[in-house]
Amino acid sequence: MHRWLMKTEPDTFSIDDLRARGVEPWNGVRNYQARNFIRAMQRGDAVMIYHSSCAIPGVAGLAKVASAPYPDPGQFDPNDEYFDAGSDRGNPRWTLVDVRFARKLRHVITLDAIKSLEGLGDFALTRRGNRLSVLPVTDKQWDAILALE
DNA sequence: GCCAACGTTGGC
DNA sequence: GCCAACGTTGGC
Repeated sequence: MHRWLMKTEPDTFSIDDLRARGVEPWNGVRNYQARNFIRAMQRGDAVMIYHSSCAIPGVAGLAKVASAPYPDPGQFDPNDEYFDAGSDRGNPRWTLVDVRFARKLRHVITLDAIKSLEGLGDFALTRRGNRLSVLPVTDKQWDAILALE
């Protein structure tokens, strides 16, 4: 069992949208490092839903991985915004998992507050120039962040 | 809207 | 295989 953080822009798809949907295929990840993390996911893994590119960036809610990893169908659809002409159907390049809403936090745990935590160890979220949209969270990091709720 | 960081592309 | 140009991410 592993723990993860997945970013989303709330203007496009927020924690409230996930709550309304229940389960959502987390499509459109087109970064190899993020994809490799997705491929390491297992059904039942815990996920922090992080709001990025918005007024108050931070962790907004919790979710669970609700499927095994499987090929992202958008990569084969020329009309899809995430279409990838270079992806081979026999060996798909891009992978996704379904994500199931668990709960919305009482308030957003801000990036600012997370940065002020000490002793988190290496954490992709607070690394300089951080751009990864899917990243692992250690138990220690998970607990320290949620203790701020 | 700006811009730093960094991944990707493509010429050589 | 190098690296400049370009595109994207994401905080501010």
